[in-house]
Amino acid sequence: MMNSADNSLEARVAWLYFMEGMTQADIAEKLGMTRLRVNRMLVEARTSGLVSITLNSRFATCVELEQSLVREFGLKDAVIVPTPDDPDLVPVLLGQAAGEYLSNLLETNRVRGLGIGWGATLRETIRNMRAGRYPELCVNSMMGGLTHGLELNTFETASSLANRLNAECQYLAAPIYAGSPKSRDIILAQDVFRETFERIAANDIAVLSIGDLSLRSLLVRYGLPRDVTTDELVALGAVGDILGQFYDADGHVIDHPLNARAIALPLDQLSRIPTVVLASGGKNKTQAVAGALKAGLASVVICDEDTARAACEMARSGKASRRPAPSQRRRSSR
Amino acid sequence: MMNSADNSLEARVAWLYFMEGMTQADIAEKLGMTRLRVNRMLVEARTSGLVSITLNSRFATCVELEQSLVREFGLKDAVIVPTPDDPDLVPVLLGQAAGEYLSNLLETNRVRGLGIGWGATLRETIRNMRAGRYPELCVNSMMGGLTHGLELNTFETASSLANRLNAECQYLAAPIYAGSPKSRDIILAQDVFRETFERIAANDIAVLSIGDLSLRSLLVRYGLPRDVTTDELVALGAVGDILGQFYDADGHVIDHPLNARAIALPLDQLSRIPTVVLASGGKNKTQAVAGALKAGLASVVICDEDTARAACEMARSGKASRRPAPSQRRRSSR
DNA sequence: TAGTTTGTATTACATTTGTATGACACTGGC
DNA sequence: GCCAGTGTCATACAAATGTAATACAAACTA
Repeated sequence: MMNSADNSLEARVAWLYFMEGMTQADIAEKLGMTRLRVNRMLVEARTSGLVSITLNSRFATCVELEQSLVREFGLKDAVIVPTPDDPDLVPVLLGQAAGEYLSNLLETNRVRGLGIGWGATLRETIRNMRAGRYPELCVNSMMGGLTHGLELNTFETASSLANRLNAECQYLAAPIYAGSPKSRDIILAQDVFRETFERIAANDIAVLSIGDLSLRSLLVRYGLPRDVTTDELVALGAVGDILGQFYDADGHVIDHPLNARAIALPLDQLSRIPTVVLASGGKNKTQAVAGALKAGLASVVICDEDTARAACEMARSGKASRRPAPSQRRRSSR
Repeated sequence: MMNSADNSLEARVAWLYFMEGMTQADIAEKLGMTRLRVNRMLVEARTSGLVSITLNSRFATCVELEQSLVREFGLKDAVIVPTPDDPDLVPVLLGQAAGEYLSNLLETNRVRGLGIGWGATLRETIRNMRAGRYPELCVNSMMGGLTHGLELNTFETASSLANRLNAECQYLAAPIYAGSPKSRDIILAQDVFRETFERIAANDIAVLSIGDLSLRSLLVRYGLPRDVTTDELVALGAVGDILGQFYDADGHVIDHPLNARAIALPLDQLSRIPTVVLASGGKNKTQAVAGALKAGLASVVICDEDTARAACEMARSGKASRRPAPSQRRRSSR
């Protein structure tokens, strides 16, 4: 799909346009092609992350929020970007920030194992990472893949990152959910998976995102087994998921068999990984982010401003006590 | 001239345009200003280096050339950018590359002293460096300043960089050339200069560029004392200058009193500085770059492709003349 | 072989952008 | 007070860009 000659021409066009400031028509003439083609290549160059535009300036309010997040929740680091008017842009902007952050992390630290999750934000993240050569690095998927639908899968996520970094790649070649907890245990007991899981647990960095329970969630739409509905999960207090495991407003994994069916690194083992980067944002994920913050699931949080502020507030207020309000079984507030 | 409110608005506009992809007219409406004003702020944002555009791809021919430069001339590193059609763009493009390179260098190494030269390329370089906080860093000017003409001076160069990096700044508060060698020695013997020069010689990094002897050279046009002509220098074999000191095709400082009048770090002391980054390009500087390469004045070269190729050829052919065992500074900092 | 897909060329058009113009208000100096 | 200098606004217009409709050629499929 994207061979090197193609890419080289694209780079050439992008160079002439962005660096030398030539006009699209001039480039077309110089290179002997249509202006339209130049135009499309430029669009492609931007969406594929061949060119990246960065601002050398931070917004004061965001910097401030980052600092209070780090302080209050014992994070290693936080990156907050301004919330865009268009909610659809959130993953794109988070991806830019996360990509930049991770690229710097990789360039300044010797990283041997990088585990990655799955989702729209992470796809954007990968698009925005600088290409490089990391022959010693092993990129691996920390969760199983979808069995149907959707071109965006965990396998593709891991391999496209590994590809961009010229790194090794290891897949978790299994579905994301087994048919039952018992079946999950049987699968994981097979020796082909032992080594894989050992490597996953030994990663230096985990790059994950959070899913919510709305219909916007890819996991909800394409990943949930047919025999599980979001209602059951919500009834048990679920506000979001990480690596396919659903947790409540306090960040505790809820007591539902689905969690025991997930083929992924268990959330309670996440803390063993030195650096857990959590990139997620958007209004619909406020509660989920708050839960993750409260439970200390992340060591680095990348989020948009409004969501981070609301989640911070939420996690802060309820930090001391958890109150399930007498007989409230209805699905929690929206 | 550029207060923080102004800058913050500019950042906001740039964010909305480049990150959120809003149209200039929409931004104007949203922020309650004219489209014209938005347009001008965007131009300003780009020229001031607030936004920077980078390509995540390298041209194969350039990478190759970099490698052979490193190998043949014992460099630590080299960065080659494609030569643009418009020669006026060379400093801009070199500045982009050099700015990116230096930013990475600063972010990955603890640097305490950074000395800087003077010129159009270096101004562009500074524009393209990422802002940051380096309270432990001292930026200093490695040469005296012009006494007349031209807004671009060594003082401004050093201070604008220090400003961008939130670092200390130390000037070399002296003219670039004294009236005579003797006068130079007298000036340098004053204790106010001793400390300054010690610090300059103890820098971890020097960021310099090369001047040639054409009328394009700022030093020739504005910096040379009235009693010295380029003809005399050329007659002695001069092909270019570094820090105001002219050298010949072999990179040897020529025997002209002007060199003994320069108030700057002497070129023969340059080798004490662990990392000397030389950013220069353009056809008119081919010989000068060749000389610097041959004499091993630089440890990192940033140049455009055509010039580097020609200079490489030139330096290679006449290399037999002098080049003992390369016990160059090779200590890698990585 | 005929149809189908895919990518490109051609053309046309709407939108966005860059830039020039004259009018107006504000400023500081005389 | 006047005046030059500066910056902004409103308007206009030319250049550049994004997008769509259609047509053509090569590669692929049945």
